[in-house]
Amino acid sequence: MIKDAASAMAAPADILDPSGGANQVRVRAYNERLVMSLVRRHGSLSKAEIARRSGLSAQTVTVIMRALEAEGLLIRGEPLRGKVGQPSVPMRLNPEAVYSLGMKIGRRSADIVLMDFVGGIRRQVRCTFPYPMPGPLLSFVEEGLAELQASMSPQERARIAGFGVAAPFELWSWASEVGAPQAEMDQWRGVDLEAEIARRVPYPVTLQNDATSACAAELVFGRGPHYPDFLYLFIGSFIGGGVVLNSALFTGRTGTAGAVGPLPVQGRDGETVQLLKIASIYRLENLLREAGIDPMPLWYSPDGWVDFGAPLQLWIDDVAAALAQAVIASASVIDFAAVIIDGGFPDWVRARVVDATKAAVARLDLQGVTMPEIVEGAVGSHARSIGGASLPLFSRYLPDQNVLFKELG
Amino acid sequence: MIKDAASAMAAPADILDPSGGANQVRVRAYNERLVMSLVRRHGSLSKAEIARRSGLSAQTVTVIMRALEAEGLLIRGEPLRGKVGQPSVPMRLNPEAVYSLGMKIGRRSADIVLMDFVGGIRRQVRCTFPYPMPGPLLSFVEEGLAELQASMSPQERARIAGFGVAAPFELWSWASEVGAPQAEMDQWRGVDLEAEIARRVPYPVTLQNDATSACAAELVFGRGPHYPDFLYLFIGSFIGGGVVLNSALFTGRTGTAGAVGPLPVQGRDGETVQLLKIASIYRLENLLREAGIDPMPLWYSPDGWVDFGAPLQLWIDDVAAALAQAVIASASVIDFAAVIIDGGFPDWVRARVVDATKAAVARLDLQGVTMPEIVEGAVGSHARSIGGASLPLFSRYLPDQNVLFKELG
DNA sequence: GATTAATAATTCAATTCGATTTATTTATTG
DNA sequence: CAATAAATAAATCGAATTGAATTATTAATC
Repeated sequence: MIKDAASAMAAPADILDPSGGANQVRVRAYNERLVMSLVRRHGSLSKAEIARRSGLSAQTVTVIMRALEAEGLLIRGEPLRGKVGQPSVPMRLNPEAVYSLGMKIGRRSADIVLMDFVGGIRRQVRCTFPYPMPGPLLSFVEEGLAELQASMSPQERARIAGFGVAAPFELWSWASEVGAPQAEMDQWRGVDLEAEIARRVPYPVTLQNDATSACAAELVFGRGPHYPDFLYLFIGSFIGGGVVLNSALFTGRTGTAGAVGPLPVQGRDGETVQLLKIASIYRLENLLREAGIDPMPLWYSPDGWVDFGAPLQLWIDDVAAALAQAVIASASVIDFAAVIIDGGFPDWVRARVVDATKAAVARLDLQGVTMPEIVEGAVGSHARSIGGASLPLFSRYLPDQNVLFKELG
Repeated sequence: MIKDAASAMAAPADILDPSGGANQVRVRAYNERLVMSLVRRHGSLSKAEIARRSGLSAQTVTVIMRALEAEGLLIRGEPLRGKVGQPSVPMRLNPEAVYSLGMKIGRRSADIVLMDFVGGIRRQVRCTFPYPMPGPLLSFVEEGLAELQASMSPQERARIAGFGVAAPFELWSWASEVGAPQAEMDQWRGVDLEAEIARRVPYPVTLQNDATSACAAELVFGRGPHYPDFLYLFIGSFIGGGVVLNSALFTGRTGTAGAVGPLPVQGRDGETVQLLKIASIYRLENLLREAGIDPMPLWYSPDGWVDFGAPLQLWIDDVAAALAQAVIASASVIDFAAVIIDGGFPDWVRARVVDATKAAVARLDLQGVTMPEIVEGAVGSHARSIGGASLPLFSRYLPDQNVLFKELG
């Protein structure tokens, strides 16, 4: 005996057990979600097609889809004729089957949206503020929710799956950058936002980081289906992001996976700074102000942007150089198939940021790096509120491998 | 209707479907692996304990464990008395139930080890060379395997689960660093190493990156059970690594997850270089040579190292400064619970590298970073060959959530 | 010290439930 | 009409669960 690897085995006390066992009930729940996600991704699919794509037997798929149709989640389309054999019946999601509410809390505004089962935004309410405060925000939850509910029939209201909230980490930080009095922002410290909202909303409430939520939206409704894994970056007031692995959202142990803000990068002058100092709309605001340009159009709406000229180009170049370093760093840890970039700006800005980032990456040392594809997000500046609204879908309808395992503890 | 997220939905053609459906047979296979991994992690556990930890019913656990005992994989220990109720029967892995073979291919030597079911290294053969070449290496596979087999009874040989190979990516690269003629190294380009070994070995052959394999060893036999996720770094001839997420090895789409070698870091003079230029034993070799010290003891055996004084300290400081940057960068992408550092050096060097890395991290800007714990690996310099031998265990006995899903395509 | 209650581990038997297998029907092309 | 493909009904299979019973032990009480 030369060496015993088992002798390194630790004391039982602090060992962390993996997730729990599986059983049939959970298999069924998982397979139902899988079937729905296949229909969702392809728009519409026949039972036979689902059987082929899932590897499940045709009979199993028949039983599952019949149940989903009976629940009203799936609806049958016109039988497709013109091929050998019995005509196939394409099945698609019933857009009216499930509604969900999504809220985005930003540093200048908050939105609540009503989304249908296929990602259509049916209604939206918004409020703006110089900086977010707990009291007014919770009032907005009550009033906004009431307004959205008023537009729905009782039958429709009964089909609301939940209320998802997309908010930045530590809202009270960055007070100075937001231009808010620190004393006011400190009011946030005592607030359990999820609990306070849950007290005011008669649906299941889910709170998630805003950029992670946007990533979720991109996964379901955007470019997600094209890549098995990707890093998602959303440039808002500050930069944030999310991680998708094996076609599923990976939030990480503390929920901060993809929160690339603190990533160290080298700035224009070679100094090392955190990514969020460069890739943020606040920085653009400051650049505009220095150039004597009114920055307020930045905040009204992404569609209110105009081409601000040189300061905008400077900002894009700096952002791209920083993002390029973030791309390389993340690709050295996880071999992402793609990095998807989006933000609270118009599509034409996004296109320029992505192009500049591609160019900046090409200037770096790529030897040995498994380079991800760098692509624009397809969801756009509303990704955070759409992502918020998709959170209830994740917990109830979208495939999550944890559905298979028992929750422990 | 304000905006339709679903309109971003792509054409069906290039959509990537998630993994397939699940069924009972797979549930059983998964639960069996889960039970075994619980026993493995805790050394020995009673059926009731397993039921509690897995969330499975006592009866289910009874059935599964009875079957595993009948297969000879589990053996019952002495009933534990002294507590209220029927004495519990601790069950543990039968070390002789399964053997596996592991091979490590390095740039100066290759090892083949015979490992038992609990990670004990029963036997080891080694060959050394100035640089690795396909012909001699494959001869070593044949001769080494024959030697190891000769030490086993036919019954034991029948219980060999497989042959796992841990080899660096692109063995033919870095010829100049290895001090090998480029023409000779180019011989590797045409070689399908896995296939060539499979032709010479009568067991299932698995090929995996060497650092990823070492990570696997750390996951099963080292500090892995203490952390739900971690980044693993192994400093050998060059640096490599692996990623563990949700207590499972994550190799990534291309198998290069955790391959941090190309990560850009700032060196001593502020210049940006790839991590592998700094964190490598080759660099230490060069430093020793410059200082007029014979570097050959580096390569004979990790136990052959002596304290080389100033050049070693310089190397450790540089490595630590670079690793610290890699730690921050990776923590900004995934909120790892830990970064585990090991390498092809003695334990006392590992301790100094880890301590220096902790100190270097503390000198960086940590605002907003979810800092992982930085810890020493518990497996040590043999991690790669032990990891190689653990590869067959992963494919046959260790829990892998993919066991639940149908393979598609 | 003997008796009884409580507790815990284990297992048997019956039940449930979902996926698979097998066979059949339906619809269409060539 | 033969071949093909989709859809599904009925029967079967396999694994987990449920509920009850068994066994072995400690703790409390007489």
